[in-house]
Amino acid sequence: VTASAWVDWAQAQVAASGRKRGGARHAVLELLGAQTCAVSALEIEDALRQRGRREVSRASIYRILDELERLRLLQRVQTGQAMVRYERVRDSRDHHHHLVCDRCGLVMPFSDAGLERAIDRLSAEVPLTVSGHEIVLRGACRDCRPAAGAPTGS
Amino acid sequence: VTASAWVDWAQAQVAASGRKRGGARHAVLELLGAQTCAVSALEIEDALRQRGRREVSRASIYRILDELERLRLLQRVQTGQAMVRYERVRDSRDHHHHLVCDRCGLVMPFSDAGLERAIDRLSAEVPLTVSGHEIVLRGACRDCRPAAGAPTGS
DNA sequence: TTCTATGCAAAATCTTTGCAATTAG
DNA sequence: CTAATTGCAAAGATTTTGCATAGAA
Repeated sequence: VTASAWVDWAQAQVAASGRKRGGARHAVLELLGAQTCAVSALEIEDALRQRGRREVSRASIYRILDELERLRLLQRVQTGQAMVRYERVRDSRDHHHHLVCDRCGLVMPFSDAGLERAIDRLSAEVPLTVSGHEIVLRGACRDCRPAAGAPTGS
Repeated sequence: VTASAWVDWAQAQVAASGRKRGGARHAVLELLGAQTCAVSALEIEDALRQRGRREVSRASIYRILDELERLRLLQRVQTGQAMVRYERVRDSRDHHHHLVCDRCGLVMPFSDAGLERAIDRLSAEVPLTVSGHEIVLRGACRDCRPAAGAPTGS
């Protein structure tokens, strides 16, 4: 429900910025609107391909993501996985960060009010006019956890 | 002082893992030990070249960084700048995170006990066996700040 | 000697750009 | 018609790998 609302809003923002409607962008927006967490350009390409839709060229995907980021419709998410992920900009109620499994690459969202408070307090103290923040907790997800036994105990 | 201690420790760890001593790795370790914050592979390459030392090949730098990360001597730092940065693993007293200027790319360290407490508390609650975390505050540094006037006030 | 470390160059990955053809307004 | 949009292919940037040589134990 929120997803399609976001897509509509995004379409409106794009139109308002003086752009025309295009099939590739539409497909990308639809896909992004349906995501629950951050995705990369290549994941988008794969997803669109699997949906059997008309092909959307990789270059277009990158251009569109860049454009949507500049329009503040998307935000970049660095998960430490050698490629950029994007997700739609959320309002403060949906603000969240990410858990990343180092083994399987799974990315999950999480949020915590206490953490945000600490960040806000801190933002006023650092020698930087803070415009945003990003937090990633890394570790082993439930499926990957059993793999204990790090060869450390010598 | 702490820097060279780290280099010694790292050399010992490398040796303990059954590796031989090599000039390239030694040069990279020395360089890393002297850094106050995270650096990228290409920055290391440049720095070594400028030091007039014998050339260290780019491939070796990547291999060495990867090896040192697996040995937990280095940790990856994602600053959202399209390349990976590394810095030496520090003890808890030196644990810190990063401020990144979106304009000039400056990276600065910062730390905050309250933030760490929030992270620790949280780590116990998420569906992930947390092994580490990363926090980046983005914004404009002092030199880049004057560029106010965001076109928001409509 | 034997196995590791390194350099060089080619390959792989992710991303960006140039250009011509297509399409929306 | 005019300008934005898209696809394709080539170019860029960063990182990885294959292989032969040099070096440590």
